[in-house]
Amino acid sequence: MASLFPDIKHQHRNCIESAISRAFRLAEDNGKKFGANQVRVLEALLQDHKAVSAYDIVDRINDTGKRLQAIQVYRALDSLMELGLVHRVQSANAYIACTIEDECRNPQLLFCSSCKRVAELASESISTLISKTAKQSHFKLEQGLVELVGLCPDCVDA
Amino acid sequence: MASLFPDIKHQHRNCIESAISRAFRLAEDNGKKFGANQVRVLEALLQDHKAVSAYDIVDRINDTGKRLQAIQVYRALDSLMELGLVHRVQSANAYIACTIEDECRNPQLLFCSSCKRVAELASESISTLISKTAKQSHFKLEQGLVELVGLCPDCVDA
DNA sequence: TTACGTAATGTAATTATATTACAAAATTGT
DNA sequence: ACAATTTTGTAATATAATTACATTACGTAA
Repeated sequence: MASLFPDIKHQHRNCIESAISRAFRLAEDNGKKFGANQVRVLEALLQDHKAVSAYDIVDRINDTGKRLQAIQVYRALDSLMELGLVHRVQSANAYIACTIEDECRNPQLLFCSSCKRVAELASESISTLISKTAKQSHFKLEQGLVELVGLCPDCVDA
Repeated sequence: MASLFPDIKHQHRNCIESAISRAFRLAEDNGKKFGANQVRVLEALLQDHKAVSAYDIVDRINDTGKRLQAIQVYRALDSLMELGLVHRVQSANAYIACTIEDECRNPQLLFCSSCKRVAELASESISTLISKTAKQSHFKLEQGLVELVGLCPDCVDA
């Protein structure tokens, strides 16, 4: 099985472009507005595949063009997360641009504690097991949070 | 299946006593010190089965007796987590006293977003599936974080 | 078109969560 | 008793997220 983590030398420009155009499509489909702030935040996240804190996003944005405040970034993150275009990495208080093509609401994240990169999984077997567990416990599941924290293949080898 | 969530009217004093005595035993077994601050933090957490923020712990402690600062509470939480006596609820930036009798390092948490209570699970099938997934991805797993966020049976009914 | 209601954006300030840095006291090994 | 190490105490700061309210943009009905 190929690594879920993006090749270090992949054509990253393509990621960015396809993610942005996908974002516009998705927002349109959902009748949501996709304003300048959302675009800037998403672009900032797409600069790499690492988990980025909200304030790092603020910094990235404020390095270029019109400055934004934290609250504006948080608002954009919220709407992007609603669309499933961004995920929160709970174990790092950070955020990541989604890399999965289709509707993505509750992925499993593999977070490398060394290089901070994040890979996404949408494992049927995991989400099924989670749902089943919730049902058994008479628990009304709203979100099934699954994060694997550890070392990605590149960092293990190194 | 009975609810994993503690009965609202259970004999809570018993929980506290058994958890504290278990804590002393465990610390002794591991050759770790179990000082006054650890005891006070654990007692503060044991006042109920809810997820409690670090600063709420600070407040609970400072309502009675010698005052502690945030950093002291965080230090105590760290050592308690090392012993497996306390777990962090990532999705709530909060902490919970462990309710499982034996060694407990990586439980699955059921967190009720309404009443803030937390139930613990130690599901073999989940942890096995997580490990398998990590292995398949050539990912060196350090921690498998699983949190089910939603409504507990009591809050669903209400 | 204008006037009105609603939603999105902007600005300032504050609250919540967690850590760094260093001093003082307690503990351990010799 | 003494030095080395660990734990605890105190102050300050860093990081993360939200509240409150003003302003602007946007749809829509008169």
